Amino acid sequence: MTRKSEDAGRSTIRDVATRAGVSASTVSRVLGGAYPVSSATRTRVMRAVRELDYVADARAKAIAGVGTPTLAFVLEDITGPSFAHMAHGVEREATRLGHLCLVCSTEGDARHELEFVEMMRAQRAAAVILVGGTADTPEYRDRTRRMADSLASVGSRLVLCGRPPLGPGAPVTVIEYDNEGGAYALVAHVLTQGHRRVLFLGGKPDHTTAQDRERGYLAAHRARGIEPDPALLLHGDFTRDSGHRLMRRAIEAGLEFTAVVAATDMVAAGALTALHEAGLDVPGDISLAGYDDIPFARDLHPALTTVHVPYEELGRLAVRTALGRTPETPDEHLLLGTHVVVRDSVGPVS
Amino acid sequence: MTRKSEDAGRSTIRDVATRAGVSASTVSRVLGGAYPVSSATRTRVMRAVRELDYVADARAKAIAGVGTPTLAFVLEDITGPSFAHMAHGVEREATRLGHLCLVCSTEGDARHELEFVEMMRAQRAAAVILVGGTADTPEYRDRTRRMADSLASVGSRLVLCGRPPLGPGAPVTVIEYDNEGGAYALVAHVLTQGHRRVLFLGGKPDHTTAQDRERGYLAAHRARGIEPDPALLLHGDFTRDSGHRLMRRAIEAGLEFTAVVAATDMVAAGALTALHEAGLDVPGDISLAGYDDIPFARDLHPALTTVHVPYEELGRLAVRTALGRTPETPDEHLLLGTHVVVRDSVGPVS
DNA sequence: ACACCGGTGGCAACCGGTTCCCGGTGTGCG
DNA sequence: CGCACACCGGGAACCGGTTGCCACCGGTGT
Repeated sequence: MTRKSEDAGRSTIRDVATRAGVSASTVSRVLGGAYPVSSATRTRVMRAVRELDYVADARAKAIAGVGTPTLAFVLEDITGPSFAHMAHGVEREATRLGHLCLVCSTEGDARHELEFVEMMRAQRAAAVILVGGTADTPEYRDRTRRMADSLASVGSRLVLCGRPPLGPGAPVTVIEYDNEGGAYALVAHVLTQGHRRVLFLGGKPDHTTAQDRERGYLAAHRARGIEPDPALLLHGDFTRDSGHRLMRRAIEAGLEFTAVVAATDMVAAGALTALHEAGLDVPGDISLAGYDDIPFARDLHPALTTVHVPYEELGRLAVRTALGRTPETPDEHLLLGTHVVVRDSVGPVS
Repeated sequence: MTRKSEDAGRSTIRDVATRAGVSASTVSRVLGGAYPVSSATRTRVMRAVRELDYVADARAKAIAGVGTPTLAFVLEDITGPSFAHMAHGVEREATRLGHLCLVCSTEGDARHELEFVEMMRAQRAAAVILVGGTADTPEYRDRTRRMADSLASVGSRLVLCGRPPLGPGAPVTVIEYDNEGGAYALVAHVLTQGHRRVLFLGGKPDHTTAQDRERGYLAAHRARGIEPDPALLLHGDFTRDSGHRLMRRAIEAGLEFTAVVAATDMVAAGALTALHEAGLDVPGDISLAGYDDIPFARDLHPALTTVHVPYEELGRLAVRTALGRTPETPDEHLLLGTHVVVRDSVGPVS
């Protein structure tokens, strides 16, 4: 009955100690490094460790105050390209800084969000990052404020990433990017091409990201003395299906417009397909612009004019500012810039 | 000097006990639920909990054996749409089953993968899921086998998701999807349209996913008695840029072909753009097909014919089989089917 | 030869929980 | 009125680590 290695693993530091003929403290010290241990002892301990294939239990270390810190991020759906890029930035920076990284999709449900934050509080996560816009209601501010406080009470930090800030005094770090400014620049570009009736394919009416972009749309019009026609403001959500549906309906309804600005590239993609299905040429008949500059934007035909958002950088910055702060650091509020990238999908009005 | 709530939080179960005038065990019991506690005591304890805004430390619970189990998944880059969908499936199913979910991007570096697995072993994760193809070398099998064993020794399970199985006897669960079969069906569809010279835009030459799809490509040819021209097999990686570059080069080199099959939709997207740039019509001049059926495939113009892979289901299944097993369960190896979805990008040969 | 000293390593307390085991009530019934 | 038995709650051990404190070791200086 030879059995390879000692039974099943799951060995504790005491097993190692016994096998090496020393005490648990000595093992801990050998493994910990910064303590004088005679080289003979060290060798014996290391051999026992190897033979048992021992790894210290990270949870036990954590509770003893010497663990790998952990960081959580919460988003609606990792499947959305811009979320994915933020997530990627967060994850990279977190592991670079030696943190573990937890994810949670809320599927847009605020209850899930709350539950998850509570779990993270129990985990004593160093920070939890909420990414993505939301409805900015008093209820939102209140709920989020409460999350921030409860996290702060266990020493974790709440970070809002691309999400509306709370009032002053909330223990929160917020990193945003300029939705209104980006939309303003984009729509200005479209108007410069001579378009006067530009359809806006928005997101959920109460979603801050959607609202901000819509605000930019309006501001760009007014800056040129054009009063936008409310009939040109359509609402849906941020999916390609929404863009497709909205666009088809607008065409069927005989709405008049020479250009379309979509709230996201996904929406634009759906809209483009609907345009094609209707036999319309882009940008010959209709110009089209998106928002987000997801990698695919350049593979649409025509390549999509859009506004670039530094999503990955956003994620990285979020963790860096969240972790690099001391209790005395003032709460931060960063706003990243965006810029429009001109491709082929918007042309002069015909 | 009134201070709101008791100082900073970070309260322990003993703080709660003191405040409620009971012992820590009692607090644990009322919080735990399944133990008879008088309602008076329960009320006092609950009040103390509320006043202190107490949440039990999850790490401490974990070490005591009653924690939220944790599950990890490791992928190359969350930014790739198919990875994102798998990740989504994994995450959803894991939280549905009450697990925490850790994420790690390896950026394709096997060292990172190893480090991460080691961390997860320390975390005593219930399972770690490795997703995505890789080079199937003896070194890979050996390394992976070792990871599997070392995870098994602390009671966690290794799951390979869309990644080549190890030899028999390794404590591993593997869930794959049929790359070869899918490619076979897809290429058969293309050949049925009369194409005889179909270019294959592959991935890394030693990457299993790429290889399997290539194998399907070859098999479909041979099944019709066509000996494929090796010059039509190009290699790159799975990015849109790779597809773009390869396609452009093939055109510039004057390679003859009437159809293109790309190893992924991303590659196809890049290729499509290159085709357009060269003034070629799809599918009028050249037919094009992809693989993966990412949501965007239908928004390319023409809508991309591709093969659908149930990525999200794959992820869900991976966690379900990984978690739903007892030590006696035999190691599983599941193979999910795929099917081609016909859209507009492949037509009859001109 | 003896005191002193620095290098080692063990004991025990602690991190924040859970749970076994036991003893003190209160109540019901004979 | 007394006894047995629920019911309820406290003490202490334990989960798997870390670390402060102290004793013991041998070597060196006088």
